[in-house]
Amino acid sequence: MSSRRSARIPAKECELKTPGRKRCILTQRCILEKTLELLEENGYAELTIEGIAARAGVGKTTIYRWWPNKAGVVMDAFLSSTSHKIPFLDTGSVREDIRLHMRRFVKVLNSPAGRAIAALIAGGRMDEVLAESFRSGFLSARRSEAKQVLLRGIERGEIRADVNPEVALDTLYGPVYFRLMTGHAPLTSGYADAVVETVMPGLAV
Amino acid sequence: MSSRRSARIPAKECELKTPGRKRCILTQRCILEKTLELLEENGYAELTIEGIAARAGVGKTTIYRWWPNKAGVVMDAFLSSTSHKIPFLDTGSVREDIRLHMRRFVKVLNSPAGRAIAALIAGGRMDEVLAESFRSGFLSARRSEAKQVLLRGIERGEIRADVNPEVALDTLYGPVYFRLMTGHAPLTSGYADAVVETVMPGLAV
Amino acid sequence: MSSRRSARIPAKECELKTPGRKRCILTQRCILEKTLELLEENGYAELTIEGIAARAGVGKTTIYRWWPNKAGVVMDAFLSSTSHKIPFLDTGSVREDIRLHMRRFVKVLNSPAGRAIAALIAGGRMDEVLAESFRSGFLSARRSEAKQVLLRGIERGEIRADVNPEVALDTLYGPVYFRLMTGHAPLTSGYADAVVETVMPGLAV
Amino acid sequence: MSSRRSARIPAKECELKTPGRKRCILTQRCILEKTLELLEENGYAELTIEGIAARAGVGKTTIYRWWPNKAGVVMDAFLSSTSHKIPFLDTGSVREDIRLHMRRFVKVLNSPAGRAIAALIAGGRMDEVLAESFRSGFLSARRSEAKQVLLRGIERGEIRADVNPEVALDTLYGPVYFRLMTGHAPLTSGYADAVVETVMPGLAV
DNA sequence: GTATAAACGAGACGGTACGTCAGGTCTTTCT
DNA sequence: AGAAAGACCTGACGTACCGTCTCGTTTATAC
Repeated sequence: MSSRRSARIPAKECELKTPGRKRCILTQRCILEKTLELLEENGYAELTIEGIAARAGVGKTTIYRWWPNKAGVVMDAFLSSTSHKIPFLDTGSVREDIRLHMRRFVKVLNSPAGRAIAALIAGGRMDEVLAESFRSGFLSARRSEAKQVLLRGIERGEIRADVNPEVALDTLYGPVYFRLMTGHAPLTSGYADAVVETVMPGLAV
Repeated sequence: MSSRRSARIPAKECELKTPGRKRCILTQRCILEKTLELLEENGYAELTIEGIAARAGVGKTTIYRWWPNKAGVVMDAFLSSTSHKIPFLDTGSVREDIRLHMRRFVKVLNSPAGRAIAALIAGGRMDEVLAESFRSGFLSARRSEAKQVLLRGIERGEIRADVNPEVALDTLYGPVYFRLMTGHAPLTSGYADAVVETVMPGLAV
Repeated sequence: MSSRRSARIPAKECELKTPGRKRCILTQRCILEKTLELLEENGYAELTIEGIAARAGVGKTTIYRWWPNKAGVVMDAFLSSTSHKIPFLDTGSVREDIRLHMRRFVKVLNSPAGRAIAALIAGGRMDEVLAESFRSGFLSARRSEAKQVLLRGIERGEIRADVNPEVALDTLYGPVYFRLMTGHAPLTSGYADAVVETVMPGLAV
Repeated sequence: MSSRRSARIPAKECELKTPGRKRCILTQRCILEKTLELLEENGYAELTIEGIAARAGVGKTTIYRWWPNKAGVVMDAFLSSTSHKIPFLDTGSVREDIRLHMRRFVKVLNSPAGRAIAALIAGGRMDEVLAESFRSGFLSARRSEAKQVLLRGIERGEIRADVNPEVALDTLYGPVYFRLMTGHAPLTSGYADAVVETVMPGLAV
């Protein structure tokens, strides 16, 4: 997703210095930063390439040179930020590990980053490329990490061995995303606890 | 959501009939039908008011007279269709009632109507009015119905009395909406079963 | 110009009174008045039928029932006003008669009525029907009156007999209309005098 | 009138060349040409920006980038054409110079260009900017040229020294514009002669 | 009186053009 | 060669009026 012209040989790998102005790494970073700002301020729909270019003090062309469309920039911008990266702890209790992670996740979702995540999921409904980027760049990494935690629980005998981890993860995190997307009820730490308390007993041995 | 001029006193409440040509009900219906068609054909992003007007053989003004924006029309179009209305049965077993309902719901979500629902949820992220319409016009009705089913289960002694129905519903339907919105894994009847089998044991006495 | 339905038999000529509500003369008058107001306020281009209807508290249909288009209403409105009707005096000197008339005409042109006249002439460039109405309803009456004055001058021996009255009138009033329409220089009483002093010697015996 | 962004420093005055794609002169020319074509075909009222854009194969935005409204484009289109530029000759007789010029002017006014001129004068009644453009871009140049001719006549002793050239010009050309604008009588070469014959004797020594 | 018919207000309706915004491409100039 | 500035075509936006068309109400004859 990072570049539409991925075929090009990156400057670092190619010792033969090519003529011409070098790709300005600061410019890239600036674009991504401003994109994230604007995304959190106004959401995906209000976001425009022209707006990003203006805010970053950059020509539209420069953006189009490196990303295919709005979704591309936004995805890169989101992935380049770190606010949403929440490591799992190993407290000894899987239930506790997941509860703590979900509490922190809920906290992130209530921050501007949450708006960005919702915007990306929503944007995925009108742009399959964006959807795929979100899944491969964000979701799958988090899910495989969480899956490890569940498998650890199975090994330790906390979780029943016949539990399907994919489904189990959905029943834990799905409700959180559901409230994020529809806003039909508040998304609080207490809610994270409640979901864990409702679901985990059914997974335990 | 039915009219941007909600300030007007509806005819039923106000015996003083307003003068002027009456709103042509056929036109309205036609607009909503064509909207649904186009929505299912090309998705929410591709949908344009001009497109709807052209397809329905109607002036753009007529659409803007009654709905504030694209989201409004789409919402009304969706609510006026019946394909997504799935009644709960009473088989005697709450678990079975919900499983059957979820299977049918999954089937609907895989039809064009599912695309519309996803579009509406996504649209709600950029338009709070739309979000609220979706919640009050679609979600809350379905949730209160489902809540009745759960409460019935508690009465019958199938479900633990200390279960929070709101949270329980989220753990059942949240995963389904999660897959609908992110598409990270297929949404099948088997998945509906799996979710029920994962969650229900934790709710049972 | 008064009615689009000129085929109808006017009430006066037809003793058989038709049933039905009679044309409300107050409504008509009100429409014409408000039209004139709006014309003087914003000019012909800004004038809209909807605007007239709103200002007069009248349905659009009522206007379209009696006039074919904007030009029709405006023309009738203008002709029904009297501010622009300036009689010629008979002072004994044709030169003086015309000078006095032109001074008063200039004064009218500097009033809101002048704006209306300019608007009508301008409007005639986009609507030949309006142009023709203006000529037959306004111009020709004034010109034939002025022609009488010139002919009187010829009889009395003040004006050369070989003067073409049409051309002579153009050289007297044309300059005034010219300044009205282009505004390239102010339109004052002194200017009226100057034109008369410039042209009349060439017409005198 | 040439550009709505008159604040910009024109390239000629500013040696620092600005970056960015240069204004495509062919596009401009094409727009103006097609505008003139359409103006002459259907008149000012029928002329639409969309029509011009379509005919010129140009985006509407490109037109709005450089001109504030219809009147602006038309004015530029008119001024960029040369059909209406009629030089004065020096035959030795001022009367003859003016008569010949007026005859040619009348001929132009009977061509499509005349329709454009009338449209511009009419348009000036609803747009003071257009009116001013017309005066400064078209009228004043012609009038100062004509004034020179009259002054030459005074020097030579053909014209009385006490004649006010401004008023004299109005009495000569005003009648022509009058007929152009109202169409109350045909505008022929003979008419040009008649006006000259009526007015000039009063100006001669 | 009671039917009949037209005038009238209100306003819905299918349209056309408006002037604006953003998208994505292309060109020019500077670094 | 990379980057900025910005001109360009495209297409949809939401608005203003157009001129036509129902509606129900009101007002005047005519039976």
